[in-house]
Amino acid sequence: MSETKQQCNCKECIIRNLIFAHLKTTEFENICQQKAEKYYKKGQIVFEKGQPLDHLIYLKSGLVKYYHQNHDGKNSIITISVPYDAFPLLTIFHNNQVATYNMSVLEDSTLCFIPIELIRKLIFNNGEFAFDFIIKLIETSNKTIEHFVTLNNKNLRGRVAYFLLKLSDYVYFRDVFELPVSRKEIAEHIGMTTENVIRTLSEFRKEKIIKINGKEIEIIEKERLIKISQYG
Amino acid sequence: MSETKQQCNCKECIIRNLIFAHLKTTEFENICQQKAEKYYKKGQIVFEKGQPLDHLIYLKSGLVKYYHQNHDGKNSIITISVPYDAFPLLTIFHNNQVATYNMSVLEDSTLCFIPIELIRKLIFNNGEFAFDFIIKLIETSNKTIEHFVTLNNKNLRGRVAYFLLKLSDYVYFRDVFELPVSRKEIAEHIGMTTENVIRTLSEFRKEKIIKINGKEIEIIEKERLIKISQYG
DNA sequence: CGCGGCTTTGATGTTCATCAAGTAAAGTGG
DNA sequence: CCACTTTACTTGATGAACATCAAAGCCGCG
Repeated sequence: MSETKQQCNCKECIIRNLIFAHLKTTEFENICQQKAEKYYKKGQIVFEKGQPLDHLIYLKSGLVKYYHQNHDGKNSIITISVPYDAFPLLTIFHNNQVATYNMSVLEDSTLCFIPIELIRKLIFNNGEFAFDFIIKLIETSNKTIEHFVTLNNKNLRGRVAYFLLKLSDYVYFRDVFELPVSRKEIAEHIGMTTENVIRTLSEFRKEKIIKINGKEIEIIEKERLIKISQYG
Repeated sequence: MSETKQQCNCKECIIRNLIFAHLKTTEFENICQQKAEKYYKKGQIVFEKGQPLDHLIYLKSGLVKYYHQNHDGKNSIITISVPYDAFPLLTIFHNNQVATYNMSVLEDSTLCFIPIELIRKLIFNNGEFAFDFIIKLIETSNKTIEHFVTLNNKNLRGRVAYFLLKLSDYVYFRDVFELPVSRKEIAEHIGMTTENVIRTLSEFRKEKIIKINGKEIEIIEKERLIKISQYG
């Protein structure tokens, strides 16, 4: 399944700039010793609703999704999360440390597991850390909430355009990229059916706004895509 | 407009159990001296997008809404917030302390204003406070996110049923209550048009699931409403 | 090789937004 | 306090947007 390696190369790890910027050296080394790094293959589930969650699990490399599973089996993808994203902060200390949704891996990924007991102690003992933590929490919450508000005000074309732009601008930082998710998962993330995701992508292709080659997307007319995203 | 009174009757205030449970007496008195209590009339705007936000503003009595304003003038109500609700925590320390959405008052309300500088100091100096703060933040975020995920999976009847049940179970704690919002605002909160909110309410009335008398709603067949909410 | 899941397109039907028009209620100024 | 204006509410008719259903090709995997 997933390989565990205890290793302490955290000094260069970017996460340090994320929420661990203000740790004392001893505190940081402590985190580093107690953390576990695990490698997950595409498609693997990290945790599921109902499961105890006693680690802060953040993404070091790869891509993951957090999703709700509905009673009829349909999924809703809450967010697609890139390395060093703060979303994991929202998953801990919640609901008596039992997961309320699922997390799985979209691309082969390396995850870091930090016992939340350590995080709790840091919050109690290091005010600067606590403050950084709070700032990140507030920002990631507001970003997620805004995602939903934004979607609610868009038609199907607007939603697909918005999604493509998000991948281009915040995940891959280029106009040509491989879709990390299936058409079905796109649908689950932006609230439409798989068929209509496909149809809309085909429309964009016919209108020469994008090129499609299987999972590969090339954005040709970014301006038009932006307009579609804004209007819709 | 709004009347300001500096008063220090906080010792009995329920807010103490919310996030201020673990303050030392001196800390609490400090908060109490520096807070301002303001009275707002129904319809008044507390802050708007773009405005500096240097206070934690929580609701002592009444009812408020937080809402986004779209480019075409349409609103989206993010949440309707009851006294001592933790949602205000999400509004501070964010976006360089500039509001990213609006807040206004649905019923005559008393709001408490605490300088966020005080909150910041507490987070730095009192680990227990910081921890309580974080717990509340995480819970309120997840609750808000779940609201949107839930809505996405419901049809119009399901949404209206869900909204009525929420008012009944979490705001008024009874089956007869006055709607605190217009039909238009209901629409803005659960993502549909005003006409269809009215139509759906009328349907429920004809089906004898609820009684309607202007703003007054009586839930007659709660079981059916729950089923509609779950299915839809 | 064959099965199942993913993708694609077309045809069909339902749900919902929009438009229109009228009534009721609430605020406004003389 | 009353005429006036505006805003909220209501219902019906229409059309557009979208989901659903169906069928077929594609691809990866055991």
